[in-house]
Amino acid sequence: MPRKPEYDRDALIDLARDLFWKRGWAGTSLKDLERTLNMKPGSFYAAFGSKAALFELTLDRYAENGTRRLEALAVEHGPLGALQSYPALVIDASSSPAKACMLAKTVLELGGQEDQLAARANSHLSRMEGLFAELFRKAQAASHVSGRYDAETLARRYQSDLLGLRVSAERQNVDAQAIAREIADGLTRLSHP
Amino acid sequence: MPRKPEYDRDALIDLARDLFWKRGWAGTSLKDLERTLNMKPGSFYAAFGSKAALFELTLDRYAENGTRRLEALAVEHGPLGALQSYPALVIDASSSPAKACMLAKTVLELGGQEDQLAARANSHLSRMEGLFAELFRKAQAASHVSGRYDAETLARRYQSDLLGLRVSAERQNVDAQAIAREIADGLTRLSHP
DNA sequence: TATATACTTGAATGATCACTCAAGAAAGGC
DNA sequence: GCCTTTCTTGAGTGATCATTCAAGTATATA
Repeated sequence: MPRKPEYDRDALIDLARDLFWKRGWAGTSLKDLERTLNMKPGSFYAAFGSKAALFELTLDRYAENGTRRLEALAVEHGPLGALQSYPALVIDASSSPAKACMLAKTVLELGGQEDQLAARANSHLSRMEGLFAELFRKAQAASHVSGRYDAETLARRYQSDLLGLRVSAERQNVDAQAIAREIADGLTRLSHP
Repeated sequence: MPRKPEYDRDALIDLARDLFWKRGWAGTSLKDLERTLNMKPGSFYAAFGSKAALFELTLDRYAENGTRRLEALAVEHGPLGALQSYPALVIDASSSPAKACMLAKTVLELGGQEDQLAARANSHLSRMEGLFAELFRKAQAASHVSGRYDAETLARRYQSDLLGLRVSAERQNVDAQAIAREIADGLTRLSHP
């Protein structure tokens, strides 16, 4: 009996994520969203409720996408291979609106005022770190990484290195791919005592 | 003949820097600045010209302060010792309004739209990297770091690690001091072959 | 003490912010 | 064709944005 919406909700969330990713929370106005999503304010609020609610959706989608890509790498190259190829992949910005991590950008922008969006970004980062740790444990089980390291410690450092890489990739005149290679090389050296 | 201003310009710039550092460019309104600097709009614009002009001043002061602290460390602990103690120092946030680097935050917030404030932050980061390289060269001259490494390459990686550390320090539930220790330990391993 | 020279004040500017809502348009079931 | 239900439209909300400026106040020199 009713009328169907004209938009593809999933595609809209992707568009919004790319916009928020590039310009940040405060840097993205509702007018920007209206233009990019091709929606009038009324439709926007009927569909998403608020700017913050949509941002939350994009944060979740961003994180889910990241884990999905890493898990795909693990299937293809094994746990250590995935951890080694992920850095280069993540700053290869063809098709990606920014090189820095959207979760990190959110924490930096909103973390100071204890915003709940920052808290959510933070928890996504922690889940990511957990996935890194799991891959390190699997690499240890396969004897590709020495057992004398603590997987959580390795994951914490790997996450930090990745965040640094992705900030560096946002700078001008920095060869971020070279840094990505160094991070991958560093993991190779974990194989033996 | 004239009347003297009631404010201490230097102190005001410090206050503004701390506010911008914590909340970022868009997150800091003129009302915030008026409150923190205890100035009415007229005085503010007479003194600084615009929000952007003041931000530029705070960016310069932030960068100058960073190089000064690192150079002081070098005098006290030598080039390698300075590079090793800098990471822990920089995330020891007692007295500092945020742990992440203000220059990095600015690049992340404004880098996408080719803002000139982001460009200035970027060039400050490059100057910092140059100082890191100089310290690595001195450490090599003193045989504390092996000569088979390229100082610029070491500096680029060090800068990236530092940026990652400082983003990590902004997160919840992350032992950033542990990461700082790992970075310092990593430098020790550069001494031989 | 008079005057020139700042500096300080705060109301007002137009623009933009996120958001609301009443009215109209489209699609199903009868 | 009619009615119900949902979606779309876009003008309008009050708040806040950075900025301006005319009027008032204080100081130093003459």
